[in-house]
Amino acid sequence: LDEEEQATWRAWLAMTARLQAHLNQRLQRDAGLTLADYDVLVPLSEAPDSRLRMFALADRLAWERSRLSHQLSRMQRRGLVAREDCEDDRRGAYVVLTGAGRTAIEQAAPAHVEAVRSLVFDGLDPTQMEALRSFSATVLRRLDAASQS
Amino acid sequence: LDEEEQATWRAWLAMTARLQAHLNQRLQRDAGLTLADYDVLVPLSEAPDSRLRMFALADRLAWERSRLSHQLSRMQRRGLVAREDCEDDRRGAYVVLTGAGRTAIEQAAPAHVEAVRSLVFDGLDPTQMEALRSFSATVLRRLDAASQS
DNA sequence: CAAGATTGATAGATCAATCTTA
DNA sequence: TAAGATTGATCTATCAATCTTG
Repeated sequence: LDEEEQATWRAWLAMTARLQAHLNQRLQRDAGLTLADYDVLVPLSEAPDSRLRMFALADRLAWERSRLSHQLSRMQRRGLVAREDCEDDRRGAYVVLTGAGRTAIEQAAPAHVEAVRSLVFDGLDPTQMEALRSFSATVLRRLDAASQS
Repeated sequence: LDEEEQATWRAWLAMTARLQAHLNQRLQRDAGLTLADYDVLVPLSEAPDSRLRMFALADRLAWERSRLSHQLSRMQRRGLVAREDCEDDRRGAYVVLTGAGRTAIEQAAPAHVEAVRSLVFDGLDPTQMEALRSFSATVLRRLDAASQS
């Protein structure tokens, strides 16, 4: 890495770490949710019947199964989600958003989205946004390629 | 967030999570180091006399003191760093890179840097790199502003 | 009291091993 | 045997409380 690449890389690392920490603290303070909670709640709130199969949720989050299972156990204890047996495939399980879970995500979302907008997207022109998106897509493609080999 | 912003944001989140996981696993497999170990070792290896004050290292990493303290305890157990009392300020402490620590970072760095280059920087044209850098800088500035208020 | 640093408790992430059903 | 999911062990991160010196 040349000097410019190194500076870019370090700035990017510092930014991502601080941005995640900031959003996480805000969310926790305002709504009692962590970013991980939020990540789980969003797909559930958008899913038909507020429920998803474990593997579908894990795939969508790109999480390992065991991570999701532990996370759901904690969220279940707090009443945000519930587990239900799957009738079609008796190995399987559904995760279901509870009423409390829906309330939590609906109350947390506006402030969180506003924070993301003001920190990240405000004043980002179309060119920069396209650069950001294509950059993310490119790196994701390369990660997929690297995982296969 | 409109649809395009949401897609950009989700792609970015997925990319950062997977990139960090990938780099971490690679580093761990190839060199027995975590990304956190690496982050700590780099500034130490660049510091005069291979030593830094705790607070200086914490500031540079943008880590909380307690996180750094715990991390160093683990690295100290593995022989990668040592602690030394500070004579000027008797509250203070130095962290010093050991010989084993220097060996570890020097052996780990080339493959890690190459992974970053091939996943992130390869095929990034000057315009995109400048966009990435200015984007990181802007968000960092806003985070600073948000922390103050 | 403030600054530098550490500690202990708790929550979260990762890995390997396990259990059940297809 | 493989797929869906859970568990337990271990490592890491975060928060509040503490200790010591300026």
